[in-house]
Amino acid sequence: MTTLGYAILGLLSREELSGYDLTGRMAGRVGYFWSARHSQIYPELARLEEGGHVTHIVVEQTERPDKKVYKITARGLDALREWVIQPPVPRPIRDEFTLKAYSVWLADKEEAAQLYREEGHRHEEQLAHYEELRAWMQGAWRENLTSADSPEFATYATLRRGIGYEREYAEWCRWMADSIERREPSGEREKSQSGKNGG
Amino acid sequence: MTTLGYAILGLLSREELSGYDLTGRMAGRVGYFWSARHSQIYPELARLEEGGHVTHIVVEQTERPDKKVYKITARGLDALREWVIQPPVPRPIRDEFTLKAYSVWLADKEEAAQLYREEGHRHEEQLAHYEELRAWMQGAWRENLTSADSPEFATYATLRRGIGYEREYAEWCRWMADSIERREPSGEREKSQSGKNGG
DNA sequence: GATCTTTATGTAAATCCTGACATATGGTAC
DNA sequence: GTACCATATGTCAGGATTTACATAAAGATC
Repeated sequence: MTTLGYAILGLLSREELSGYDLTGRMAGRVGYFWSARHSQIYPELARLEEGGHVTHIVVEQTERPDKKVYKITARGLDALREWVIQPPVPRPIRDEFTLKAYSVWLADKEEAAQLYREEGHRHEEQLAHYEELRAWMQGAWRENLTSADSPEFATYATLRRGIGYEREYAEWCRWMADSIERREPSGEREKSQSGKNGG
Repeated sequence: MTTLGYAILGLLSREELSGYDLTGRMAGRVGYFWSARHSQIYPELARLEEGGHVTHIVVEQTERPDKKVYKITARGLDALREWVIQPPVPRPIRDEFTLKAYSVWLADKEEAAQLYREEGHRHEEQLAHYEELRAWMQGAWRENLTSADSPEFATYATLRRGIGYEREYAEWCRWMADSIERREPSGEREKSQSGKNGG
């Protein structure tokens, strides 16, 4: 079973969805840390069905094409539950932008500083979007957010990760731009950068 | 030209290396945010040479097999310089562990809490390793670290990113474990989590 | 003498993923 | 009526990446 398979099962464990619906979800929600195009999703659904992890029914629609609505099976839910608590297989992080930083010494300083300012802004925008979602979730799901066995908690958890990721990235971009421009790096939460775990 | 090609050029812009040397470097240094196996590196070197971005000479060795030492060309350096200041093509982040969090509500709480504690420890260990490197760099490269046109600065920059990434990840894992165990989340730098950019 | 490790360079099969191609329904805009 | 858009489901070619296969020199260990 592939990671994409589990990503799909993760969505189907919450609601019944068509391949088209799944394609939409894979560009949002889960999609913050996993994504796939429909060209990958449809074949994967066929494989999942072959393996008995999902089933589908055809739903006829007026005013739009018929669709196949997929449902997770008991077997699929078992597989998902098992996968969730397996320690991750170590996979390398791939980040082309950070890789570029490794060769930034070759670049024109003005152009480089601008590049990091712009990338920083992109991460700040993403962060702002996540923060809005967080505010909405805290309003709408107040009770559920503290119970770790609710899907709402799980959704909130991945969002938390997204927020931390984007904030850290934006901060680093600011530090890069400031350093390249030979300014005192801004923000100066540099205390937490000194010494392992702040010690 | 592929990202791997630029990763290799980034290393060759600093020193002449064999395919074997590059394989080692791709598991460290740059490798924190990009990596490749030798089976990918050797064919890529051939492609880079075909494109005139690198050249090689055969160095005969006693006591070990001969090797091909690669050198970046002016053309290769130009290509690298151009790539470095190009805004990144948006690529999705893939993180299987965070994806698991999306389905954590299905898991046994004790098992889940332990999973996040352990993963947190792994990131803390990586962080400690990075902090050691940082301390060493600050001692050995004191002068160079402030000049953005030195390779030392660029190395330090990617390390900074690694430190921020691991610290944030470790913190999130702690928060996850605490939340699953229904404790008051530890660390409580939660102030910075409230409101966009702390506002 | 056999096996293991490090250095050193390659190839091949399989999988993962993207981007393009392909088709069909029905509504809206021009 | 023509073009475009959202819905809906698929296939296919190619590139990126991993795992395994393959070879070879020389030293260390048993």
